[in-house]
Amino acid sequence: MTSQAGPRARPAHAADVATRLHSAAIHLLRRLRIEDQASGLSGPRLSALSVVVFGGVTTLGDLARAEQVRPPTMSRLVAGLIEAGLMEAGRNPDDRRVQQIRATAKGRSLLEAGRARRVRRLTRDLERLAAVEFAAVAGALDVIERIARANPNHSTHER
Amino acid sequence: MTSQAGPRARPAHAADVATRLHSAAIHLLRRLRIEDQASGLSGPRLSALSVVVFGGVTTLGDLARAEQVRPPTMSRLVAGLIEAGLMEAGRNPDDRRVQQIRATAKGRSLLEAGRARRVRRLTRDLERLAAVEFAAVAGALDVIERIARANPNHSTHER
DNA sequence: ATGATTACTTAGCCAAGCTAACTAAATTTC
DNA sequence: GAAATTTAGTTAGCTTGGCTAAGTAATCAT
Repeated sequence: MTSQAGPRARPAHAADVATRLHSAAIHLLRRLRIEDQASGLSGPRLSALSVVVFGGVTTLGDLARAEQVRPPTMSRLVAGLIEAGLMEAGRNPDDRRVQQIRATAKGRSLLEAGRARRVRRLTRDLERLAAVEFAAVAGALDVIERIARANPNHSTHER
Repeated sequence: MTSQAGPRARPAHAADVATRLHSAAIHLLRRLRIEDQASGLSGPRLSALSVVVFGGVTTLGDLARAEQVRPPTMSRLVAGLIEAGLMEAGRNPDDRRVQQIRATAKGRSLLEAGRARRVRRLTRDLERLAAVEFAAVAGALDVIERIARANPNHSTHER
C-alpha cells in the first residue's frame, strides 16, 4: 500500500521513526537536566548563557530569537547574567542601538562545567553499550545532527 | 592509541559521541518547540499535560517528580490545566491524601494535535534523507531509546 | 491514642514570560 | 538634509511559574 516506487517511498515508516526520535530526545534531555541543579543557575539563564558561549558574540535580539522569547524577556535575563558576572555587554560602535553580548571567562567555565556533567553521565551510558550498539549510535550521528540543525524554514521556499 | 583490546575500550570516543548526541538533542527539540506556539499553552503546562496523557493516571507528587519541580508548583500548574478543562482530578479512595490526575478528552486531543505538528515536521526532514541515511537513524533508535529512558540512578546500585 | 510521616495546599516571595508604550539610532524618502 | 519610517532595546506593569516555610488532613507506627 505505502510501497509505491516513488523516489523516497516509505512515508509511514518515516513518521514512526520521527515519533520515536522525538520522544527519545525529550526523555534524554529530561534525564540529563537533573545535572543542572549543581550549576546554581536557572534553566532559562543556563540556556541563554550556553547560546552565547557556544555561538560567540551576539546581539540581544539574536539571543531572544535563538531562545524563542521576546526582547524584554531577554533584556532582563541578560541583565541578571551580567550582574552575576557571567556575561558582559557593550554597544556596537557601528550601530549604537545594538548590544554586543559576550560571555566572561567565569561564564564560560561555569557553563563548561555544567555541560561536562551532562556529557559525563551520557558518556557512562554509552560506555556500557555493546560494540555494535555503540557503532549504531555513532553511525547515525551525522544525519541526526544535520536534521537537528536544519533551517527552521521548511524546505519549499528558501528565504 | 585508544584501540586497546579491553572489553569496551573506547572511552575517548564515547565522550565524543555523548557530546554530539547531547548537542543534537538540544538543537532538535529547540527547533521542534516552535510548533508549540500553535497550541496556545505554555511550555510547563504542555509538558505536564504530556506526562499525564502518555503516562496515564498519576498523582500530583509523581507529576512533580517527573517534571522536576516542587509540589506547590505542580499544584498550581494542575489547577490551571483543570480550569482549562484539560485535566481532571479526584482523591484516591484508598488514600484520600493523594490527588489522582487524568487528562480529559479535550486535553488528550489538544496534546495529540501538538505532538502531531512536531512529528510531522520531523517526518518531513526524515523523508528527505537518502535510504542509507534513514536506515542509520532507524537502526540507532532502539539503543538511543534505551539510553534516553534509563534509570536516573547511575548503574552501581539498584534502587 | 499519640507521634511521626506523607501528600498536598496556602501564603508569600522572586524570576521569567508577555504586551504596550517609550527612547534612541539608523535608514528611507522627498 | 529634514521629516518619516524602521529597527534595537528598555521601561512599566501584568500574569505565570519557580521556590521555601508553614499549615491541614490522612495514614502509619508504637
